[in-house]
Amino acid sequence: MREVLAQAAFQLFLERGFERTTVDDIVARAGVGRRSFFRYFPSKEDAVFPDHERCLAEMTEFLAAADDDDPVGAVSDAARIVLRMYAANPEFSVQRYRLTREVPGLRTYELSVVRRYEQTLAGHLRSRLGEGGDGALRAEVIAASVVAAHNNGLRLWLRSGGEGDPEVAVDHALALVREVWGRPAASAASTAPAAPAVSEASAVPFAVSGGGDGDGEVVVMVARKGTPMWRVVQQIEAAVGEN
Amino acid sequence: MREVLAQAAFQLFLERGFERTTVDDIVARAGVGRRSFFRYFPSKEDAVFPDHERCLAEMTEFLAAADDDDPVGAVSDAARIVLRMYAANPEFSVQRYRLTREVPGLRTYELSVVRRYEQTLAGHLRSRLGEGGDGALRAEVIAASVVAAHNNGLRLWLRSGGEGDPEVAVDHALALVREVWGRPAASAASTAPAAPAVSEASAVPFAVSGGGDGDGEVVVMVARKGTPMWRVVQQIEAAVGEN
DNA sequence: AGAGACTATGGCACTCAGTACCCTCTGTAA
DNA sequence: TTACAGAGGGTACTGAGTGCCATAGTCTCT
Repeated sequence: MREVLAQAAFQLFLERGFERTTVDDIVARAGVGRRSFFRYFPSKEDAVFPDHERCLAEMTEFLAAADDDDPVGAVSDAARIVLRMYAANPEFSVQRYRLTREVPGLRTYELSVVRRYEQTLAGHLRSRLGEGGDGALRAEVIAASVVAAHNNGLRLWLRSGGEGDPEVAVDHALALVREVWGRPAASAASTAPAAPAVSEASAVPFAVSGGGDGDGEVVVMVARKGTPMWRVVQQIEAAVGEN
Repeated sequence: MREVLAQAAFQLFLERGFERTTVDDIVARAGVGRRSFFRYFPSKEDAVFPDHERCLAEMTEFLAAADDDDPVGAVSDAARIVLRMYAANPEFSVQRYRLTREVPGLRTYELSVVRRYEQTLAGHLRSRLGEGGDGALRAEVIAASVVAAHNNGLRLWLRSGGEGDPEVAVDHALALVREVWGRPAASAASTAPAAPAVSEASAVPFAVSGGGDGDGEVVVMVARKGTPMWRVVQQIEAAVGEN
């Protein structure tokens, strides 16, 4: 039943477009009652991505069983699970890609799906990199990098019409990420310079209000380089500010 | 009018929750017609993020005027524009953050906004890194990293209740990204944290660094009267600041 | 001043997604 | 047979978003 609905929906979306297809159209073609549609798909958009829920579960399961000593490799492999789901049905994936490109609502929905993958990856990385210090930060940045790399390779393949093997492009993209992030299993101590520490010496900045005739439009601010920021702001506010 | 509607909407969202507030409730409180709401906000969700459109325009403008020889620095600075928009209204930002956390619809909407920022950054990087080879891939991964780092720092600040200066956390997060990606004018060799690239000029308010060779002593800042303070500070920092 | 144009706003009616509630049908157990 | 459970169907409702038109204020040109 779920399958019947998904297929009827997808056919109609390709024929008339997503927005000009109503749920009534879908259930009419599928020959079922309107209420049944919402029993199987919480929203119209869900019918376009009927397999992501299962894929997400698969990814979670994979990561739970993953080895501990190469978290970046693990999340890269986890991303490949998604890729393989797309590669399993090239023509469907390509058609869906084209559909999704054209319909803002579907793009947004897809974003929320991608976000869930990303959070799953980030959660795994966080647990392996440690919460403290920059662990959470690194986890999120690496997860975002992996997802971006994966999506770049995937889109390349989708735009090409689904010809050939998408794994090569994605492997290449993921290799770039791995090259950059290495294997940060133990090297969580590489610290960045502590504080930006804006400025040092000061010379008095001075501000000149532009036109003298009431509706001056321009403020010219002149200051030495290295002037403390608060000092600059103070001067600017005095000149620009009434608001 | 837009302001009135946004305020009425936000009040009601805080009082009754987003989903239990209808557009009719909003326009009733604002004392305007229902049709007017949709003239100013294409959807109910937009009323929660009334300033992102303008901020996105600022970012685009900033990047268009950005220097060419430090694209990673440029997109990092561009991300700080968003941060300053949040920092300009701490209590509003924190309340909105809490609201957004609780409402799936708003989370999804926010994702689509973040995605537009990310694509703006990626577009800039792509144009500077070159389309060919891995240019596009690098652009997207770096953009995703910058966004993730920015969001990590921002969320830290939001979760803390908006106390203190969010810039420190975000600067730290962005420093991590910069440390990893360096100045990818060339290959992927992991360079040391890049030198602090002083940016020069930009559009609406524009700052001009005095010296030709890096040790210029004077900065001239010109801005229209009424320019938002955070924008001014951002320009000054770009010209005067360390980091 | 007055005609015409343009803009901002309000009001009405409509489509359609999504939900609540209740119905029927069918198969199974007692 | 009744009792029950679970899958599906039907109806009516809420509420977001859109299209169309009417009205009021403003600006311009004559």
